[in-house]
Amino acid sequence: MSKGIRSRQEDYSKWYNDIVIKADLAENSGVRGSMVIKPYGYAIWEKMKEQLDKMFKETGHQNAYFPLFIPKSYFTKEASHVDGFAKECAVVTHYRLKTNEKGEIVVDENAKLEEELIVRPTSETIIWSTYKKWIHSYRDLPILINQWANVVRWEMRTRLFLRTAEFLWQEGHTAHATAEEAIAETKQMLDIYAEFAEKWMAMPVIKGAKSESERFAGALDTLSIEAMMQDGKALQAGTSHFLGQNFAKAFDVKFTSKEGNEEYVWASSWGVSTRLMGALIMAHSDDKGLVLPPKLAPIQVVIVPIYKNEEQLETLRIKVTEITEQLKTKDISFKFDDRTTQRPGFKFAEWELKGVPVRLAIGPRDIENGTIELARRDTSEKKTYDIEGIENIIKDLLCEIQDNIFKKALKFREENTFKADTYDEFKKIIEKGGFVLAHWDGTAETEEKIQQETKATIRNIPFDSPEEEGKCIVSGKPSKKRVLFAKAY
RNA sequence: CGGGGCGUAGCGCAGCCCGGUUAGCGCAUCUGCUUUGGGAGCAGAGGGUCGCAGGUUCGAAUCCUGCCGCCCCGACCA
Repeated sequence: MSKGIRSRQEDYSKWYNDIVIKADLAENSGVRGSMVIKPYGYAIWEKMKEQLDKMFKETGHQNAYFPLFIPKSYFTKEASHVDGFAKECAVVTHYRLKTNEKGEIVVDENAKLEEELIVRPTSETIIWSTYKKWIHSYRDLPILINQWANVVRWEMRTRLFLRTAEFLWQEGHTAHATAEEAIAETKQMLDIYAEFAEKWMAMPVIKGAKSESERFAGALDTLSIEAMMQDGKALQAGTSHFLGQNFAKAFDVKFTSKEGNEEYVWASSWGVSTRLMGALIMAHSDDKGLVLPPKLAPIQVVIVPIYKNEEQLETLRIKVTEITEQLKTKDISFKFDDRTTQRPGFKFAEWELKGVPVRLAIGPRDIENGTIELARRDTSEKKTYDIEGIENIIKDLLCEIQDNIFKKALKFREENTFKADTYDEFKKIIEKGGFVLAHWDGTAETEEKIQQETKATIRNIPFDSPEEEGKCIVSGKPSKKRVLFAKAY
């Protein structure tokens, strides 16, 4: 067991917290429920951002930026949207401070805003109020815009990365001439999220549609990707919504079609957030610390020199430079940890804690033999190789690690996914932890009852769930498809 | 919003019940020497409005009152 990290078995949520803190990803700030994302954590987020941004642009989207503040009147235009968010909004009511008689700085009551401003919990309303000005004809469509931003949701209970009052995310908001096109966009973006989760985060996900009661406030259909964490709970890793004409109607956004008819615009919105950081941590990490997939690791290879004196360190420096030159040619990111203030054992432990996929250790012994010791983070395996050609070995190994941690996560999910045909069976599995595929009668009442009694919710109705005749585990009414249940974050 | 807990050095805590030397301990920090192939050892040093405001008392980290903040459990969570 690593110093300072509690084990997963001992206390899963403390283990998670310890990793976030000790791996230097983020920490709590002086602001309730809001975190400071530290450089190493932010570097991982930047990697995610970079790749997602690329994928968005490859599918024709452009970035733009809309205001942080939303006038209350905009916010209240779409009824179900308000219902969904009203209870967790930060509201700006004044625009000035003053010094009172006691010399304290207080809000100036005379500086009350005519109309309160909502700090965006999501941007549909401000964006659709803008789209009204941009869209007049079918020639103006589609609009394919993404925004990288921060949003605020005043959550009751917060957890680093998983649920914070302020978080970073991207939100795509698209406008289309037809329902079919908007639906296709909604699906396309879910596919992009799934591809990102599986190929980059090495985290298998289940694509599906949310039940009606779990839909986004204002959406006709909400699609999600759901991932299994190591405690068997589900984490919603991304959502893509088909908004129909709800926002177009609320903001009166119409266009003239080719045929000359005036029609409301069709919409989609989709987003992933810094919550993905939480998912990444909980999907792969172990009791020694973080385990990062090579494709998202800010540092893919760390090199630790082992030496007795300055002279030896100098010799190592020269050799290491030769190696790093080779790594550069293969586009491998690295760090030469030549700190003289820490000893090798400390460095080994620290880089394991930080999840660096590959570690090289080189000392006088290796210089003599022309070798280097290589350790991989995912399996803890150590092997000595010839320095000559090490860059090729590492290049291949990084791919292998990426692949291995995905397979490991997939295997874990498969081993913890079950079918239940009776409610008793269902309860037992949920109690233990894991995903359950079960028949459901499609009613909100049954869903509610299951949640009340077991704390499990319908995560989604998986797209790849085969059609089969069955009976709802609670009501016994007929059902055509199994849906995915789990306790969730 | 209900239930519980906590606030003492950068971090983690003891001391409080039962008021009384100069408020301790571990980690971290700094200095020196020895070390360096899996989280170093020894010696020394620095660091405190005891959450805030009142009160009781000869005397308050300790007792009383009020306030503030944070954490955990529950309810809530597109």
